[in-house]
Amino acid sequence: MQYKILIVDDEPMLTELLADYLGDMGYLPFMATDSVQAMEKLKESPDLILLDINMPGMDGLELCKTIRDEVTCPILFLTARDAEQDKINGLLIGGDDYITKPFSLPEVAARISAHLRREARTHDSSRLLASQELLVNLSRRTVHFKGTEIEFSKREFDILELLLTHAGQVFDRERIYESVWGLDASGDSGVVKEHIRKIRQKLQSVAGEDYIETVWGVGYRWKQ
Amino acid sequence: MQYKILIVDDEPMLTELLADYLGDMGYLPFMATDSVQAMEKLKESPDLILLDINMPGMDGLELCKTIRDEVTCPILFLTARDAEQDKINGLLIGGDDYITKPFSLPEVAARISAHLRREARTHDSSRLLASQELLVNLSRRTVHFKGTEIEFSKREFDILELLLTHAGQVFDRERIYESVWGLDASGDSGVVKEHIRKIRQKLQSVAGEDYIETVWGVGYRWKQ
DNA sequence: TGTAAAAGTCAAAATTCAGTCAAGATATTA
DNA sequence: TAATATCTTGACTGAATTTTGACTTTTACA
Repeated sequence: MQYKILIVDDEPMLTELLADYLGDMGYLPFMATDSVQAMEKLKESPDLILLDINMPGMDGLELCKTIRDEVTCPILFLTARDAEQDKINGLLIGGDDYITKPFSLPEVAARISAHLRREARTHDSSRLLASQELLVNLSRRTVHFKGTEIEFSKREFDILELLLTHAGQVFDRERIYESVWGLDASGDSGVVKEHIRKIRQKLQSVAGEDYIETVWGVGYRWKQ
Repeated sequence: MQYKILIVDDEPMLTELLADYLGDMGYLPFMATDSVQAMEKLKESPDLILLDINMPGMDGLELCKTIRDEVTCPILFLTARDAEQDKINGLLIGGDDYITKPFSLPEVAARISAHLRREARTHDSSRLLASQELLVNLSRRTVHFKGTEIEFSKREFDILELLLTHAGQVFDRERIYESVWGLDASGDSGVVKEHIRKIRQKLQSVAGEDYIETVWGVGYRWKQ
């Protein structure tokens, strides 16, 4: 099996170098140049994340905090030798680790392989979705926005999953009903309407946005 | 084979120094800054543990007592010269040893290599899991919380193992039944419900926490 | 601008589900 | 074999969720 490694760093030179090297080592590297892009790339479910701490915008530590509860794979920080030491120590949880710059490529490779070996036991292909700053873990049935969890009931989560996994596509209420309940939707029952309301309410209160668009006369769709 | 060495100390400077040195010597050092983190890191099944006695929170001696039954590798204590002498003498078991601060790096290396040479270790400790302060040995089928054992029956342990080895993932009762019993779950499996109750009861009474989360309408998951 | 259809809101009722318990069945040990 | 531990079952309860229907608001279009 080939391990997927997400490299998050704003220096293209360094990223390129790492990617090339890891590619040669038999890994499947892919990259993001900032935190927002990184969140998007989580969809590809990396087996390990190489994360630079110093980045413009949301930095590596913040990103880590944001995704920590949703992502089970190890996160390896890249950091300048002296700086940030305290912050990092406070943050290191579970399988996390850090590498100080400048580093040698074999060193990085060694650390990566060590973490992956250990992770092999507990690793589950946790199906992870990201939509802007929202992270949804389909295996754990959890939703996080910037590190805080939003709880959904069974039906609510099922509907959310349906819409999110087909982001942009419009579903009418019958379709949603049939899909989630597994029954024929005999006439309008209004149940779906109510659940959509609850979902929006919860999203709105935590994220300040509801991500669900009403297509008048037709149905609902997840904003892309 | 490269030996893995767990360094447990709350002084980053010292830890770094040791780690660098041991790394150069061909070991694979990894670190924890407190006892709780150290317990987590046991998952990596170190071949030797370097353990500072003076640490905030749970100190080195307590940690040792807690993990002694689950860990077979030697533990090397780091301690100030005069202090704690009596306590240590009372504690030294099996292959354990201690080094007084300040120490020279070659001295530490010498002790480590001596202990490792002596240890023709059996590698069955690799099936060791830690979740917060709970230690679970899958080979021995034992569960310890802060040194005290919690006994589980066969079915109970099987369920616990399933949930724990897939921490965070949600399992519905049918899934659990099929996985543990190896049979098709025909209809309601209230058995699982009852076993979950027993597991929780035992965990709760010893650890004061049950580690198992109910996902309403769906199933159960191990708290991460 | 008025109106009918569609969508949104709300709270109460209905239902489903998880937790509990006790007792019977089965397996294990002395 | 008896004694003991473990597993299984089914009934019961209270809690959480789901559903309903009456009501309000918004929208599209005449």
